[in-house]
Amino acid sequence: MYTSEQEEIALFAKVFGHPARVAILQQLFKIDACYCGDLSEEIGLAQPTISQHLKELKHLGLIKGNVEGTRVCYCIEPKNWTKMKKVLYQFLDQDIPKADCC
Amino acid sequence: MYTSEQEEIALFAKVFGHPARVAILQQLFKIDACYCGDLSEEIGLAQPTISQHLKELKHLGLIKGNVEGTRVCYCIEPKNWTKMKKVLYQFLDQDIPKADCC
DNA sequence: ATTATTAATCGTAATATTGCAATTAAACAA
DNA sequence: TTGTTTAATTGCAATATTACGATTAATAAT
Repeated sequence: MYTSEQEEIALFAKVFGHPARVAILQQLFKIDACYCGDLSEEIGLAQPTISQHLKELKHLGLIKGNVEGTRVCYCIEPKNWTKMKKVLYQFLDQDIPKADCC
Repeated sequence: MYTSEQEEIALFAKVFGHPARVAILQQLFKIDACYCGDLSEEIGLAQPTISQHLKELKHLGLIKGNVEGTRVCYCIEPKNWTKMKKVLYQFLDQDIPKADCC
């Protein structure tokens, strides 16, 4: 029904389609590494909710979590972030017709 | 709860979060202008479904539709597409820490 | 061993999304 | 006018997403 490219674009875009995940990622960029509980406090969502969003981001490979005792330190996974960017850029950067079409 | 920037990013990303809308946009880029019925046939979804997706894209200002008799010709709205790109790029292009963080 | 801390998982309610058949609306054609 | 064509709208069922309380799991501290 859809090309694998279309599916991939949609999958990546979907994960950014909720402000909580955008906020999580912005926080990880800002402070470089962060614990689940800190994100929960910073963003204002319950811990299980943050955990759930982190799981989705991790599943797509955009972040990784490192266990440090009882806590888990999350951060951006640079390689996959770059790969994701390439996929989305190819879609977003399509040539726009100069003249109005209709 | 969220910044207006986070909401805006999520709103734009969400519309790309479904392969049908990605397919519609790719088709509009490819053939420059297109009718609802043609999209329905090309993509393989019922006309009302396509119409619904077009509505969402139009609501965000990414496409526009021009009535031509009984048909409606849809195409990319270049200005808003560029504006949307700026918003998403600012988010996607955040500096990635060089060293592994955790 | 017991307790404390932190994150993951489970279960569930509320809400949102998706897809389509049926219908309506609008413009054109005869 | 009457029929034809095309897209929008409505109504609804199926599915997915989101949020969180309660619980569990894992490690650390005493």
